[in-house]
Amino acid sequence: MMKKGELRKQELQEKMSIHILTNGLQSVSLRNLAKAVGTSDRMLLHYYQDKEELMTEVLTQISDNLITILEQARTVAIPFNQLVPHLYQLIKDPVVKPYIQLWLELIARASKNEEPYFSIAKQIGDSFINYCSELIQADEEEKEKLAPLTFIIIEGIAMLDAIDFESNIEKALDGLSGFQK
Amino acid sequence: MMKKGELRKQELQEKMSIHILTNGLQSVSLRNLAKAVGTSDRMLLHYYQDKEELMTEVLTQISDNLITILEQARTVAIPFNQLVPHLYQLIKDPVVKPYIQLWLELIARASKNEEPYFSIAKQIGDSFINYCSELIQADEEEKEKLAPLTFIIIEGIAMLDAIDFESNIEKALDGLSGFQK
DNA sequence: AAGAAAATGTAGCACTTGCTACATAATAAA
DNA sequence: TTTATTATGTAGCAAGTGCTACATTTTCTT
Repeated sequence: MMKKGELRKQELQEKMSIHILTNGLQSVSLRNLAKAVGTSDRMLLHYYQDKEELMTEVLTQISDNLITILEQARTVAIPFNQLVPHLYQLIKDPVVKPYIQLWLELIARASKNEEPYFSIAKQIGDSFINYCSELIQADEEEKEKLAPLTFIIIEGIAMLDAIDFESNIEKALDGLSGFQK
Repeated sequence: MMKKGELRKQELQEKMSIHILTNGLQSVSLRNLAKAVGTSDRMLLHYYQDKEELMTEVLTQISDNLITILEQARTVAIPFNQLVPHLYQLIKDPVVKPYIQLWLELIARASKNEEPYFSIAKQIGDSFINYCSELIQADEEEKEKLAPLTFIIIEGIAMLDAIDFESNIEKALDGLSGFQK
């Protein structure tokens, strides 16, 4: 059973997840977070050893939440051709979009091997490739190739979306549908 | 002809470009930049009205430099199938890679509509799609679709590369080559 | 050479950052 | 009920941030 302090920590962490999901990583400071969730920086450092530990736990929780959301939005396996547009719809969903935006920030930091972001990003990447793999209708050997390809395309789309290149995304999807196995 | 001050500014800007390309956006502060290029924050604010103006000019220059590099590395037009691996090689080039890393940081900020990053990112995006278009061997109608698709895939690859997912990149490229028009 | 304009130095302000020291109040264990 | 543990408050530090005020030197123009 959970001690009272543990429970409070959980509650704060939940709220911090929401705040980070809404406001991104850049504006994250102990004081900011504390104010947003109704406590003090002092207390945050009571629950977590330091900022890095805090971010690790919160980001891990956020990533768990995303996985849950994705699992709930799951369909039956569909061929690659249809999967990409389907996932594109998914990442445009207002519930999912904040996660994608955060993902972009995570990648930017991960690309400089900054911890804990690098490790967490790798973990999320693995999860997403698995997720793609489960959704692709193909034999194992093809899945092995198409899952990473799907991941890449969705990532790329997310980036174009970040700079309001929707029309280009549409064109690309159009171009993609012209391909066949 | 250029005044002496203009010349000095140009010189500093050149050095700042290199510094930002090497160290990224996150550690950019006036004092940091100044120290790196051998001047004072005071002087930077003499040459530029404020930090935003400075960043706009420096990032624009960096983007111009990238375009120059890309133009120099240009080949004859090749079909989409070959273009993607070719561009993958290109972004792995040690000369180009820092630009890609910076690009990821730019996107992260652009995705929150943060200026001047958003505008500059859009501009670079346009340039790159044009660049792809010039390199694709296809008729105009197809180029219109394949250039954005190429852009998306290269972006996606850049992201996977940021989290050391090379093996997945290889698999994806393998998967891509199985497709035909 | 005299005056105007540009370049540079030195200090500082008001703010934010992660984190700590030192305290007291509330709760749990004995 | 005493005692040990946990929770929370208040203050502050040392470092960093963009930017400004005020001064002086250097350079260019006439």
